[in-house]
Amino acid sequence: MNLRELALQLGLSQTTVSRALNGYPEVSEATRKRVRDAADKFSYRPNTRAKGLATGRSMAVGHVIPVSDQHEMVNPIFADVIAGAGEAYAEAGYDLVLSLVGARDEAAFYRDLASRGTIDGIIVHGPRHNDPRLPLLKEIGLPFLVHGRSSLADVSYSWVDVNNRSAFYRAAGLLLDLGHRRIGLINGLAGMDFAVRREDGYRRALTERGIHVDPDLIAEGEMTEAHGWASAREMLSMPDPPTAFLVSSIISAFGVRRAAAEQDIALGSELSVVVFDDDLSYFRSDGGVPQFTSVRSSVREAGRMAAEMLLDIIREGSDEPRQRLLEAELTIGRSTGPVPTHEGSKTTG
Amino acid sequence: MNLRELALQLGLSQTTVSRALNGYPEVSEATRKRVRDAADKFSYRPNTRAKGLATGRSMAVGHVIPVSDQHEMVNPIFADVIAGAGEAYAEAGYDLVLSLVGARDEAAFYRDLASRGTIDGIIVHGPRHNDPRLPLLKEIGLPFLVHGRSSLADVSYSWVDVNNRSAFYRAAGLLLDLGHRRIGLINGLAGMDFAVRREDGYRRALTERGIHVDPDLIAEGEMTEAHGWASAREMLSMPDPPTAFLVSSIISAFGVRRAAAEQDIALGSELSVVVFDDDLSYFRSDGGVPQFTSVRSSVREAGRMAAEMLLDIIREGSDEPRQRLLEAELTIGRSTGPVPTHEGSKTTG
DNA sequence: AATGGAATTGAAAGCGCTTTGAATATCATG
DNA sequence: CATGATATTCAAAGCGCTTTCAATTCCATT
Repeated sequence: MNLRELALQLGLSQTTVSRALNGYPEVSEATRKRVRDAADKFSYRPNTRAKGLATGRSMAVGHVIPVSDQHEMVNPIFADVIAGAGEAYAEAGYDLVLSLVGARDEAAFYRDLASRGTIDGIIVHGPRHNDPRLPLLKEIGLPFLVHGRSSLADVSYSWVDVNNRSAFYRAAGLLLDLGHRRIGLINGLAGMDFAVRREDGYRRALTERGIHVDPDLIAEGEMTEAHGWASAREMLSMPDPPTAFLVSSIISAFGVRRAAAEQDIALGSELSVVVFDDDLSYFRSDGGVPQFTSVRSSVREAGRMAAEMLLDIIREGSDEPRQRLLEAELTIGRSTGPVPTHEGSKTTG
Repeated sequence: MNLRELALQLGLSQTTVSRALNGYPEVSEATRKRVRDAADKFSYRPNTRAKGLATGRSMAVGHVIPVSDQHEMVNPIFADVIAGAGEAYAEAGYDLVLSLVGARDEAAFYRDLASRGTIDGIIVHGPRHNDPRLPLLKEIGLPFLVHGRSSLADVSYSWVDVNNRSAFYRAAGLLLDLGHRRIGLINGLAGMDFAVRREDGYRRALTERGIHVDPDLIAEGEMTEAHGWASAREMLSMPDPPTAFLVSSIISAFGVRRAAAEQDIALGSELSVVVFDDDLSYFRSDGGVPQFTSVRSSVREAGRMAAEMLLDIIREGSDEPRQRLLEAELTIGRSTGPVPTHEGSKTTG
């Protein structure tokens, strides 16, 4: 059933039927009702493509997930970000077009997407420190919004981000207050903007208290369980091991917990851990004192905001950038405690 | 730059240009080259919507992720499934339209998707035991393929699935061979088809060896870390606790590991664990003897297969169903061992 | 009854592409 | 040199919608 057939059924012109369904004012309430009822009865849905062709809008938003050519990994946080964004799209009647693209051919891909007119706007995921995608998108002229930020990129653009620097500054501060002086940082992939900012916050907190930043206590990598495990294991076997860790992801934190368990080191007393918690649904602690002390910010909420802001931008057509900085919430869990005294220290093995 | 303008530039008709670019044979090689070069030069990309309107195909595939109304959770395995599928689409020039839909209004949603013509086919995720979506989609007439299966659904349909029953049958068999008699099953959400099949396999293995299936040793729920932890904790505090667990997800297995650690129970010796490992990229053990003994099957590979099969179905237009059953790989890791003898048992707390 | 404005409705063009059916150019052949 | 086959090219219709501009209807006024 298409518009022509429906109009025929009703003995009306396509014009009137179209107007009635799209809520134009110049159609009488009587006919509008008649049209709506008929549309319901025949369960008529306007063809997306035809509508898009006529209006010039596609009513779709693109999400581009960068896939690092080396590891080909997909970070599970994207699932939650997209779930949040999806809610916004569903409410607004937009579709979500998802693409996973290797960094190699990203530029061409964005140009394609824009000139084929598949989408009306785009959400950029996983921005790197000085991300070439932003000037590119600016040049292409496609409305976009970044989940995260890209320092050094000297273009103005819209973004939603959590205050990573302050989150790690505060988290480090907490550990310092507890007396920790050797604090390991198990961070995300070098070059990712969030990782750079987190390290910044960590460094600032230490430096402000006159503590030397030991490069051996900083690990970077894809935030897998194995990465957390390997990094913690290595640092814990140093002659002067850290008494605390700052971990960029709850998934890596599981690995840290495993490393600690293997060496019979008790979390919370012998070793403190603060994690950055994206509040992923599958890793939420339900009720009670949480497992891990954390700086938490729901990535799903961020996804929702990002989508809503992008839709605003698309609708208003204005190009003045919008930005939203979220503050993470510092929650004390069971994984932190005062630095262990020397007599309390134990032999490993 | 659109087709008309390009044709104008070339002094050719739209017809010829269109044919040249789409590889029709009735265009001379000389003009084809001329057209291709010009298209390159002006970086012309045909408008998706116009093309779709003209051809009747949208060159897009839908993925519908069911969001349970109660928990609003998004399983991280979807990220990997979709990554796999995404590869296939990228190669074939298809777009991927992602929707997250609450079970409540799913029927309406599918009908919409079909009649609006947004997509040419659909991948069904997370099928339940007797999933109403399958007959519905059959009725609608939209090509679809299920990742997983739905027993009892008395329609024939295409699917890609891992042999869950055999995987758990074998996993349970392994534990039984090791002398375990009290084996806990920490399964996925009741009603999900995979969970039903896994329980089947577990039951069959036990029953065949004349072992009573204790309903108290079966836990079901969303496969979170917390679920694994809570279920293991509860079972381990039973008067006659299990000496081994079969766990439906590596994420829940982390929770099991936590519960064991809390009670100072050593994995592999005092407690055995076999997990179903979807080979998620963020939870892969890299090299060496894996953490967990597992039955493993890459969900990403499955996603890729699902996409490829659906594209075949769409292209061929035949409606005879295709099916692909994958066998999981049983890999011995460090989490399993012979059942502990009684003298070796320890006091808890 | 004639008039003009407001309220409704409709015909037709256009969005950018594919594809049918017709037209033209090219060429080997008798 | 005409002829028919073959290789190329093109004009125009059509995909299903929106939207401009024009037409019609309806009323309150004069």
